Amino acid sequence: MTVPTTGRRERKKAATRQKIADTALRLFLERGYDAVGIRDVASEADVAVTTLFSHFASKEALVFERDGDFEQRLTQAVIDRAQHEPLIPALRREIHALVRHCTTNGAAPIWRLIDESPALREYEESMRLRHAESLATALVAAPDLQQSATACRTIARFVIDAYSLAREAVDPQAAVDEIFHMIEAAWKVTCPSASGRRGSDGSRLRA
Amino acid sequence: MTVPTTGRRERKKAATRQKIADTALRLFLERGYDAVGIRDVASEADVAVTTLFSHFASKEALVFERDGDFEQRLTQAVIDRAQHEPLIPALRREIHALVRHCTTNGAAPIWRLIDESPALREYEESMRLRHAESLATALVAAPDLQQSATACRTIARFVIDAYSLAREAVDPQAAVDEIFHMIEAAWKVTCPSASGRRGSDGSRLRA
DNA sequence: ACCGTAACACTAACGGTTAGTGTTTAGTAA
DNA sequence: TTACTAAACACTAACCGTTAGTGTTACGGT
Repeated sequence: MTVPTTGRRERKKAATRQKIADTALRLFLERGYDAVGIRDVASEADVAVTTLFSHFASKEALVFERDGDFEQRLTQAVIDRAQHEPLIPALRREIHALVRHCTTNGAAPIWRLIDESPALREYEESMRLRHAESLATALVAAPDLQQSATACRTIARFVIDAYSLAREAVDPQAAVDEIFHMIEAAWKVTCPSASGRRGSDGSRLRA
Repeated sequence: MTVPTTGRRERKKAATRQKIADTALRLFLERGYDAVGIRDVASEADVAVTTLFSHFASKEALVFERDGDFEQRLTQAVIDRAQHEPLIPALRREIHALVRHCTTNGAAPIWRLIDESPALREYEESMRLRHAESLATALVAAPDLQQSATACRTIARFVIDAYSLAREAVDPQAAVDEIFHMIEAAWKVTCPSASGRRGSDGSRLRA
């Protein structure tokens, strides 16, 4: 970790990764997800199959190349808050932005791709759960929040649900507001000016 | 559909299905999910691989043989309510029962199996989403509820989240109560004695 | 007794994924 | 420079879940 992002090697590696991802997305959009095999992607990107799998854990991961950003943005929205800035509005703002980003015209073909492939749908669901868990961790760790671990995990799930439900709704932005109205209410009843952190359980999250 | 469950054929089919499921579960518990192949299960149950797949859609489905019950019980809890019996307590009762059922000592090895296999975890997540969708449909259809479709879908998700989170918690029963306290609050803000069904979107659920 | 159909069987393959084994390339230190 | 190390990459061959294609039986309704 002496020099973060220099080095020809790292640049080449990133370039290879990007070339694979771009090629994959292009082929998927051209011919459909199921009609394109891993071997097709590999040969079109001019890499070996094993190389492809050293960059991406699965075929589905090729489509969700930038999912780390999503996770990052949510946890940062919690961490970067000004001290005692209310949590829920901050999260709502972030979800609004993310939903807007996904419902942009340019992103539509990709989401059509996802919606039409059960494998991709399942993968995305699983991703969301990971995001909820890392958001939960951020909430539990936030020094200004006094809620129980269960309450934090619950709110984390609810927030991710809001994203997922809003994306499917006819009017995504309005849906975000409607759902966050509910989330706000759920959050408020967990901190009725009580003394310390209450709760029904310890701090275990899945490993 | 003259006679529902008579007929030797149907009995034989059910017996075959059960034999496959039992054999599979036994082998999985003995040797671990990943260490047992479909071909192992099939030959041990003395059926062809194709027969196995005509009874179960996937390897994971062998483990969640009775998942239809779960879905059924939740939607029934909504439908079978006495007229104007409050929704949330009815759902809480049902989730309490389901969580208790899952955290019984006898069920522990099966859940260990699931927790240790990523494939099974993913499958269960996907199942839960299906359950949430069918619960949402039941809520939208309930004649005594005046909430928007978005609110119904949201509550359905939250209820399923409650189940999932409680199962992971140290004290599952207490977690159910804590989470339902939040759900109750979220539900209440959707019906502040308003006139008709409000909402931000139509009634589309995924096909 | 007869026919339609649903359950079951078998072979062979397809497609994602991985193990095993090398070969090249780039950063590093003598 | 030279030599060393490690990482990226390549190739073959397989494993395993799953499905298509094709029959074969046996039950149930008529």
